[in-house]
Amino acid sequence: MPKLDRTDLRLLAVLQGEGRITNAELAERVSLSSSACLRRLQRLETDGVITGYAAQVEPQAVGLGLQAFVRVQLARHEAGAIERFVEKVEGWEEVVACHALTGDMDYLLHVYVADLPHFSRFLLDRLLNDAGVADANSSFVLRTVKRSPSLPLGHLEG
Amino acid sequence: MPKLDRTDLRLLAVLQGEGRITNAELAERVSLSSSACLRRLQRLETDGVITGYAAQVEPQAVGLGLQAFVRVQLARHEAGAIERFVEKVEGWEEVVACHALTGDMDYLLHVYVADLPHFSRFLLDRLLNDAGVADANSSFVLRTVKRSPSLPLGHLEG
DNA sequence: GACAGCGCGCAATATCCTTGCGAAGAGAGC
DNA sequence: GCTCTCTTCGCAAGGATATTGCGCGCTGTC
Repeated sequence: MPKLDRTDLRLLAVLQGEGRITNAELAERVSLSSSACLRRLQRLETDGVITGYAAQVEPQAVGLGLQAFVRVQLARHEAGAIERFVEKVEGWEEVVACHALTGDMDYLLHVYVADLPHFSRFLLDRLLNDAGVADANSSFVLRTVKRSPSLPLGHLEG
Repeated sequence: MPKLDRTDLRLLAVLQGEGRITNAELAERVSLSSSACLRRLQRLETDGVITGYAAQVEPQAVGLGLQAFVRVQLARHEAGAIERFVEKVEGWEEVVACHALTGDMDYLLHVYVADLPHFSRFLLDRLLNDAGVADANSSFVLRTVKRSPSLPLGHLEG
C-alpha cells in the first residue's frame, strides 16, 4: 500500500467525482502546477491506486429498466466447479458484479437487464443451465437510494 | 430514452472501459473525425446518457480491506421514516450503494470499511443508532469474482 | 555544514480541443 | 421525381492543454 499524502487524497477525491477533468483544472483544484499534478497522477496510475476511468451511463437511457440481486448457491464446491462458474459469470455481460459472501448463500450477483422477459432468459438459459448452480434467489431493485462511484477516503485524512 | 445508433453504442462501450481517453483517439476507434466524435459525445452528455466520469480506485490501495453487504429492515415504513433513513444513508460515505429491494428485507447496503473495528463502529454508531433500523443482517465479501464498471449494451445492437 | 533525495515550478514544444463553415445524405411533402 | 429541410459529416484554424527537460529549494542524514 503506497503512502498517500493529503494532496494525493484530494486528487483521488476530485477524480472519483470528475474523472474526465483536465489536468490543468485538476492542478488548480489542488493548488499545484500542472506538471507536478500530472506527475502525481501518473504515479497514482502506475502504482495501481487508480486502476482506470469509466464513463457512468444512465441505465434507463440504454434500456436497462430492471436491476436484480441474485443470491446463488453452487451445487458443488470443488475448485473445478467454482472455476467453471467464475468463468461463466465473467462472460455474462448482464452481471456487473459478483462477490463470494459469508452467510447462507455462496455468491451475490448484481444483474442489469432490460425487463422481466430478459431476466427470465438470463435466469433460465444461463444461470440455471449448466453453470453448476443448485439454487438461486432473486430480489429486484424497487428504488436506488444511493449509487456512488466514490470509495470513502475519510479514514485516511490526517 | 434518446435513440442511439451503432456509433453511439461503440462510443459508450469505449468510454465505459477507458473514460479518460482523448477525443482524438476515441474518434479513431469509432472511425469518425474528431469534431463529429466530440459533438456526439457532448450530445450523449447533455441528453443524460452519460451522467459523469469517475476514476476507479483500488480499495486495498486506500486501506479499504473489508467490504460488506448489509440487509436492512426498517422499524417503521411511513414516508417520514423512510426519508430520514435515506438522508442518513446519503451522508454515510462508507455506503457506496443502497437499494430498496423486493423480498424479506427492505434495503441492501454495499459498504466499504478499513477493517472489522471500522465496520463495528459503522454498524453500532451509525446504522443501528437513530436511523430507524429494526434489523440488520451483514454478509462480508470473501472474494470479488467480478466488478465491472460497464453496463451491458449488447441488447441494443441491431 | 555538506550532501543526497525528493518534489516543486517554469518554459517550450507537441498534441489536442473547439468552433465555424460548407457539403453530402435521408426523409417529408407536393 | 423534385425540392426543401434537417441532420451529420469532414476540414481547417486558433486557442487551450499535455508533456518533457531543467534548475531551484526543502528535508533529513551523516
